Amino acid sequence: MKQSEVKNRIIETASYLFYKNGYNLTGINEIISETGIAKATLYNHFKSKEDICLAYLQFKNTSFLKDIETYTATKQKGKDQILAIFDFLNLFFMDKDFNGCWCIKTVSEIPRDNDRIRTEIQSQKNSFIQLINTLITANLEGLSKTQTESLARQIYLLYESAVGESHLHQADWPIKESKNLCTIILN
Amino acid sequence: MKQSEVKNRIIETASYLFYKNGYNLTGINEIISETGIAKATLYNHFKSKEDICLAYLQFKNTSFLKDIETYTATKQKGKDQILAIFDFLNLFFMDKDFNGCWCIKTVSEIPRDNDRIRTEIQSQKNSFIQLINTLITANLEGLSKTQTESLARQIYLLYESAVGESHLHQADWPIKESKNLCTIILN
DNA sequence: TAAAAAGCAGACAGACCTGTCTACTTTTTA
DNA sequence: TAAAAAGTAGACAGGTCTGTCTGCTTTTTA
Repeated sequence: MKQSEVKNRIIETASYLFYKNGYNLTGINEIISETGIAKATLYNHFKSKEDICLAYLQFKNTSFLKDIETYTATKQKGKDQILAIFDFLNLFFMDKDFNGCWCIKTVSEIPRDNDRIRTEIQSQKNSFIQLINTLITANLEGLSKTQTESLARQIYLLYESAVGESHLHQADWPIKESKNLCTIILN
Repeated sequence: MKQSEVKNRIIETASYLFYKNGYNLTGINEIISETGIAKATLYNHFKSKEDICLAYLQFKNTSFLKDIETYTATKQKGKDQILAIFDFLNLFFMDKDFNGCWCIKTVSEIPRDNDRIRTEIQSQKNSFIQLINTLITANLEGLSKTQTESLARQIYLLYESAVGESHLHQADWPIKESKNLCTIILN
């Protein structure tokens, strides 16, 4: 097996476990036994558990941005393409492995002063706001830069609560209500 | 010291530590040394750490519901009284001890199958939705029961993302944008 | 084909954790 | 005022955790 393949398998396994059971409740021993590698091998690829955490966050975010961009691109241009992010979320919600937002989960588990992880998470959220911004620019006309930015943030807020609350209540009404609200502000 | 006073001091200390540093990262030893009591005393009042967690959640929620009800009651009747929940949140946000939503934090830390804590948290959120529902009924006329319930859920979603995102970004724009959005749907 | 790199299993150090227990002292209550 | 209740300090059991290290084997590379 190529070296990079081992590393990828570690990231995939760790991501699955971190997301499912939480960062602090997932041990290094569980990661190695699930990946089927030796402990020394893991520490050959990652300096510490925190480094694996960062790789996990990046892995999740990269997949997410790619998938949501692909999904929205399949929709008709216009408001539908913006609203599609809630349909995307609905698919995500129905997945058996859905467990809410990995950023919120992780930020709740790390000490307050862990700037490395906190910075990564903030930057991921800013990328997502940027993605929404781009969606708006491509699909709505006649908005100023300031208006677009404000709208992007509002849609972002709706999306985030839809993720968190659908998970907490284990129901899809937060996604529906968020999408409804989004429809209103797009008019 | 009265027995109930000791119990209250345990709850207050544990709440402070759980909220600040997280549930899993706060040990029983830290709670007892901070409270200034013996370990046997703590276990005389609580069967387990999980029981302290439930008391913490209830303590936070009781204070929150009382405080937000008191705060909104000081505002003029009408839409302002509903929008006041975002002003209340802004005060909460500016507090040096602000650390986001205790429910989301806790739910992120416990195992998936802990129904005792999960149920408590869902019930707290439902109480809050009910509070918003009551606020709407008292301050807006001409809405059907269904319309009121839908509006309450939407305002709830806005409030929740305002809490979570102001904490994550360590900025107040999520509170401002959520309030703006709330103003729109109240018209 | 030989050296270097990467893998393996698992022991170990050192630190944490929760919850129990002992032995003793202070406070409350009847 | 005596019994009961509640407090004290802290040892201990039995488990967890991360990260290091040893000794050996397999794979890759030059």
